[in-house]
Amino acid sequence: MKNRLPLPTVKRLSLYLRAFEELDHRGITHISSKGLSEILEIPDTQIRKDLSFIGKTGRRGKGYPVRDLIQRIREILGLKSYIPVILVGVGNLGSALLASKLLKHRGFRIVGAFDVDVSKIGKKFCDVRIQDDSKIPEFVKEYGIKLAILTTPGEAAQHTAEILVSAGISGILNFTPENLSVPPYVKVHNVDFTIEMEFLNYLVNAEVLE
Amino acid sequence: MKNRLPLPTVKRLSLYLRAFEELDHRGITHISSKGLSEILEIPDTQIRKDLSFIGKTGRRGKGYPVRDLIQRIREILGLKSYIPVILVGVGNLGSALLASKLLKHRGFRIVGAFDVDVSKIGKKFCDVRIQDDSKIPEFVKEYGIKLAILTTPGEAAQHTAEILVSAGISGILNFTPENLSVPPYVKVHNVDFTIEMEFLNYLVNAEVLE
DNA sequence: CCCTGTGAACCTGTTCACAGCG
DNA sequence: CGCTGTGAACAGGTTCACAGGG
Repeated sequence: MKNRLPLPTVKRLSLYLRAFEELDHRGITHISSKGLSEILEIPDTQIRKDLSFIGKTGRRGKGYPVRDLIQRIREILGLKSYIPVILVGVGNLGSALLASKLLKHRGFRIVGAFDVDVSKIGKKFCDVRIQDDSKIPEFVKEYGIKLAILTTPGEAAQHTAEILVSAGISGILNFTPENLSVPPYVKVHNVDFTIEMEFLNYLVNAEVLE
Repeated sequence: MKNRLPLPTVKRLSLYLRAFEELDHRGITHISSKGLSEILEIPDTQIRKDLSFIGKTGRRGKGYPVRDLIQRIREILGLKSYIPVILVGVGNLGSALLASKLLKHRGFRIVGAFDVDVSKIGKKFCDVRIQDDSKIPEFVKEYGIKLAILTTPGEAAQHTAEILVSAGISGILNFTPENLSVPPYVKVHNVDFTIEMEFLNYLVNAEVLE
């Protein structure tokens, strides 16, 4: 796969996927780019361009076949019915993610949870037993885990990331405010709601004084 | 303010702010774009361009004055020592955000929490009393709240958003997977970790089969 | 005629090259 | 000479205009 998709397109494919699943659920078999545009508030021309990247899938005069595209997008995004993931740092946010059905609904299963707090270790939370960080390498290897969710406090983030890297993890979803240093073959994707909040605050203020 | 900043620049300013605060904390008064570049792994030329947007602030041969820039960026982003915010939907994620010190550390104070679950109403969580959704308009007006964090289940999102809009909220940080329909003068910023997870998954897979 | 697919034009943001101040 | 500041070149994505199939 030489021709990478534009990264914004990748994110939109996730949105399309969700919308298609919802439509399929409602028994709708085809939808036009115009129709989808109204649901998602994304320009129809953008939708057509995005979908054209993943192959000629639509039928002129009729729209896009919902079922087919669900399959196609899941394939492109590498989504399977079962993608094992571990979570490190079972604090407030970590617990919330463990309890969330949203990830599970997409095929991501948090199969292991890790923490350094001895008072948590051994307990079960949402059917997942909390283990000590030192168990990470063994667990990752045994279950062939590629992805990790990092929800430790910021101070522990870099150190924990290094454990993950040496355990063989290939992707880290980083919820800490730290800038992780990892080798280039490991992908880090940062999710930082403080920054999103500041961004929203800017949008609201910028609007006023324009 | 006619000339809006590039939005990616706005997000990076948040990162710079954090780094500057950390540097200030460590007693460092000046830093070059090169130095900051190494900390944040953002190209130095990008940093200079971004900082040039907010006014000529650096000193040639010396670097950027840390203290001054903290002030300047906070001003640009509209950050004050106290920005009141409400949170609607005190589930797992809502509770985690209420408990988090990250937002507070940036000046955002969750001063009100709302839910429709009668078993939660009246209880206090992290010093914030949980009230019924019907109290939102009054509360928002009384305290002049502009920003809301939306952490309800998806099904309730649109309806709740409408309550927020009619209460006079100007910005919504939307943690639900729903695409909210709001009037154009209300800003919605979506935070969706399922999409971020799918995005990471794509990055990891795309890397392999390149 | 409705709707997709796509090259071309456009736009926004990033990177480069280098001028110029301390 | 170190480091900022910035116009100019470039790259990546989006939007447009329209060709063409059902």
